[in-house]
Amino acid sequence: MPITPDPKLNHLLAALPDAEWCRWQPMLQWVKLPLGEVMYESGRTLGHVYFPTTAIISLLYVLEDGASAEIAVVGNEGVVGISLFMGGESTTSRAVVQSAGEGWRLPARALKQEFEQAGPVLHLLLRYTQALITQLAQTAVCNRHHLLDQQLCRWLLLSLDRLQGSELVMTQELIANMLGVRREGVTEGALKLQKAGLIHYQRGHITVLDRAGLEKRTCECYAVVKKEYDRLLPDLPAQ
Amino acid sequence: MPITPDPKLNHLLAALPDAEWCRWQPMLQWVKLPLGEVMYESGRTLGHVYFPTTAIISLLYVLEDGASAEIAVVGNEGVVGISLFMGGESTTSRAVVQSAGEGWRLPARALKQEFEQAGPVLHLLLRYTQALITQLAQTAVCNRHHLLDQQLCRWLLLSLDRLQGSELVMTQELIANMLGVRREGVTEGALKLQKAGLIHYQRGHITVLDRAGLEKRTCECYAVVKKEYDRLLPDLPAQ
DNA sequence: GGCCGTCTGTGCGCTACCTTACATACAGAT
DNA sequence: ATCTGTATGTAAGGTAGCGCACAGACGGCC
Repeated sequence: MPITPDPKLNHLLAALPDAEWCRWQPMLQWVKLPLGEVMYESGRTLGHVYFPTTAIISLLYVLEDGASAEIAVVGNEGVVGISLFMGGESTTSRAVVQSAGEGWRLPARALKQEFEQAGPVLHLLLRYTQALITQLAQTAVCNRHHLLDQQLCRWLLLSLDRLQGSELVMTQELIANMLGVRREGVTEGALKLQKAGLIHYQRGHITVLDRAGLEKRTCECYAVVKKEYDRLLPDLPAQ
Repeated sequence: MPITPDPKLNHLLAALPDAEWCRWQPMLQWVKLPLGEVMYESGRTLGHVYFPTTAIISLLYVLEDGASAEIAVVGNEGVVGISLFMGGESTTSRAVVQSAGEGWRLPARALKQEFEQAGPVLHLLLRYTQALITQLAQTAVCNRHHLLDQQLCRWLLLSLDRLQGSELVMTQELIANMLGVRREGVTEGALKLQKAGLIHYQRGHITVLDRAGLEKRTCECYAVVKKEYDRLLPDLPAQ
């Protein structure tokens, strides 16, 4: 039988003051998040907010013609479903599990009650939301100005930061969907990185061999976002 | 002597309940916002939040190499300086006046006090912030997938919605900076629109002749953002 | 009326990425 | 051991947008 893991693997849950933690703990529900699961669909109202621990969730926008682009990524540093406390109840984007894992969820009503009290939870979640905004903004800029190769490095690093080990279970096709580019483009980029000895991959398994090398190759966008997360959420356990 | 204009031209100020309005009114300060003025710089802490009435403000990200891209635009529907109530105090982007005009500002401290009370102001501002997030996300997607021509239409429409008349004072060079493209690209796009009879322009003055025509030409991104603003901020006066 | 700075138009070669098409290779199943 | 579906590699031709260079054109100023 599986051992129910520690909610505090999620940095936001870990950062809760004792009082809030005690109130939340009985309401938190452990959930498995399998690869590809759609956690919420564009325009749909959410029943829960999700605090990933080992899973990574991709916030995707899907265009009318079926093309897509990732607008942000959420892992154990954050929470999925900000529209619940921001007040909109739904968003125009979709949340998909990009890397299988687990997380904890809290009923929407409980979160809203907590939010009304304007206590530390409110400030924590709003600071997280600002970090997420930074990621969104940087994605927009990066999409405009940077080369696919660089964006691929950025994407790998963002995923790596939210993972335990250094292996991603992820096909090039899926990465292409996230980045909003062709699969062949990812193949070419990945080939270059492999030839440079930075990664190794094989049928849907990517292993990062040289993290510093990736950081050298990526555009400034990765560091900007990382720094802003660290600045806005300093009370959280280091990655 | 100039007549001090009505703060309620800003939709957020107009949507304040009476109690809050009375509290704020004596603290609101009228400001002119001339074209090109940098309202805040990346990483700098803000002293005020700004509620534009007739001005339009562009949120720009400037890359290390000097290239730039607009991540969102704020007019009389919104507020500049969300990082003050989100808790980050600063952002990685820059705010520049894209269309000269006026607005009202409120000291940061006053806003934060208001926010602590977890009243209607908090919910109003958070819903606005979610709308802004939608704009950011759509900008990212649009940058990835859509043609310059379509993006130009989107940009013109977003500006038009935040203007009184139908004339923009704006050179093609400036538009290019916002969109993060070459000036020549904007020239070509604008030529096409002029030949199609949708706009007329002359040395930094662009007049929109056929709004519906622009809406037909633009990508889906414009409508998505517009609809989301309307949904999230329905209590505000129609544009 | 002429000057000059700014704004707009145009052309050319270049590159990144796209579309399409197909070839290869690996992993698990029968 | 072969089969089959999926993942990855490769190639040809097309295009949007870029960098660069320069020409015209408008408008305010002396």
